[in-house]
Amino acid sequence: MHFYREPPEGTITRPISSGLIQTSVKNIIIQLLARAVEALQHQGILDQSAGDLISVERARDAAHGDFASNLAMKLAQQAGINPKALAEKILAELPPCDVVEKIDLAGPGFINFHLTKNAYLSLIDKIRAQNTAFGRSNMGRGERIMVEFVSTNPTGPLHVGHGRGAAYGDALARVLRAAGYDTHCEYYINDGGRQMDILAVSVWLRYMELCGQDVAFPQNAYQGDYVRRIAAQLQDKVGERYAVNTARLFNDLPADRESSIDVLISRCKEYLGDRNFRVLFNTGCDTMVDDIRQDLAEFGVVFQRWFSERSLVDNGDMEKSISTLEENGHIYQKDGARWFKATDFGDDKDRVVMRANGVHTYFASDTAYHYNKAQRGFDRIINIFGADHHGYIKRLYASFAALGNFPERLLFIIVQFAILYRGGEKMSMSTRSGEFVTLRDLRDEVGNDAARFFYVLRRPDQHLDFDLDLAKSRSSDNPVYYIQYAHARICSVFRQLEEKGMQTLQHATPDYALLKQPEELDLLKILSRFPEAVEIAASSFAPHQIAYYLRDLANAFHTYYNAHPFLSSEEDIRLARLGLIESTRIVIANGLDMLGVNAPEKM
RNA sequence: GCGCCCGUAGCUCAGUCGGAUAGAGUACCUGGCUACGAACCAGGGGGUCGGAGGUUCGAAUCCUUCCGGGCGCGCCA
Repeated sequence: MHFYREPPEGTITRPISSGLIQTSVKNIIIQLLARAVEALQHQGILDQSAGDLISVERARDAAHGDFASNLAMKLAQQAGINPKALAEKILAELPPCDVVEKIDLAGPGFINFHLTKNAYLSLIDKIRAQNTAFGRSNMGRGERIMVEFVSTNPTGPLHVGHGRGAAYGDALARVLRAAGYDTHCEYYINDGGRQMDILAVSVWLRYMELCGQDVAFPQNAYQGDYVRRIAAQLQDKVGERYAVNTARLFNDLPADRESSIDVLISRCKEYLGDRNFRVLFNTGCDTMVDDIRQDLAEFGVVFQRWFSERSLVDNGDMEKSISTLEENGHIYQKDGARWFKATDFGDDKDRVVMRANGVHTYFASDTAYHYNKAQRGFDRIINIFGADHHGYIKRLYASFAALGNFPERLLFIIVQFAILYRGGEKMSMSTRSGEFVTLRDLRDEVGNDAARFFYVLRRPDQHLDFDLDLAKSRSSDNPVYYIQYAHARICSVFRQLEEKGMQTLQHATPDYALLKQPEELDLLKILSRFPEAVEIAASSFAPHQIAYYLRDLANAFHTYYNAHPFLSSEEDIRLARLGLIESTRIVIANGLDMLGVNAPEKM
């Protein structure tokens, strides 16, 4: 995946590094190899850089053990000996470890680690003891990360395209939190621009219709029904005081539609005056922001802060950011406008910050917003943009750097569009035309859990085909039910256990050594991968890794369930198996929680 | 035209730092409910990883180029 990390030449990139994971067996192996490398460094066989090249991965084939390292192949050149011979030297220096059963060499120089059975068995009580904390780590070491996402301008309700950014951003934040990052989520409200004025005028015109006036509602004003509802609210609030003679209002409008609506905006402001226009504007804006906020909350997406674009003017950040650029010599005057010299910072062209009419641009607001973000001291600032905004990345890096910030603090993740299909037909998604399926409609049709899971099942930079008919009419095909079903099944087993009056796990000390079935060992191996899955998901900003992990886990559980009885087995074995499936349940619940999906006890 | 993203099984998609024989779901075929939930399980066929070069012990992964799809290139937001 590409993250649009484009710092200027000469700066050092600092990717999120894998920290120590207490719960990861993988990390223990890494430490073993590090000890061996140190020993060989003392012998003069390896040089200083060798330690940085240590890597361990899960063996894909069970015959290759549990973990494999290609270290010898990587270091063969610097050591001046062939990989196999170096692997033997490394092997000789590996300290003993109670989780490693045996280590062997294979192929061109792989070092394969086979874990003891006990390394897996001991995992069960560890998971049960850590419970909701299992899978969490201190990888992020409390690094402060701001994640800004959704941030649509509040001119209408969220549609299914926005839903993807919401589900992805929230899942990412949850995964980062689980990995030990101090994560702050923010929604930037574009409440300052022309689009918002168009919404205000749209509301005003609908309002006058309600007041009995003749209105030729423009085709390029906001068409959605929600505009009528806001107009009704306005009527409740102010009566008919804002209504004017519409014959004069529509007189002599320019032929061009966009110019025409601009004229309507200025006439609206003129007729109502600043004060009343503000009331009208705020009625539209506040209603939409409240609607979006509630919609997202119902979707399980909660922001720590809703940041108003207009507040940047009030708090002085707009002025300060531009004047800082000016003091640093990055602003010049041309054709009556003020330009930022973005080309000095890698952008394709210079950008206007202040138009000839004295109004600042959207880009100026965004620059001020990032000035504000930088002031707040986040270690990392992540912006999740829709694919249609990727053109802004270069210029934002440019102004961010021009303000004296390290560009490496800033990161952009582009979420590709969700393309909605109904009846095999691609559906339009234009807010202005009012022809779109809202996120709320989608949630009502397929449910929050299915919608969220579907959204995060793909890499963000992959296009998403969202087939509404499939999601709606055959919802059991959605893989989220496969995972939730595993969770519900386990809960059901424990309900049955109590109904039959059998001994519960609470005061038992199961003998896990009784777990000898291949399905049991397979399940344990997958459980042991969870902390790694979280680490990978966090470091590569890829919550979908959790979703795919959970599918594997659920599959291993369902296989086990079909192969062996739990409740009808002898008590010793029953207790051991119950411990195993209880730890499975915990991991499923923890994983689903990172995706913002419920783990139901019944379904 | 320029810039960014994507291209892997019929379809929808995974594939970790370049690693050993490229994997899932779905569709299709076969088998499994008097045991704890069949929203489940087991097995089978299905591939020129878009094409062509290159880098090296090793490439779906990195580089170059071409082809195809998406998006963006405003004193709009």
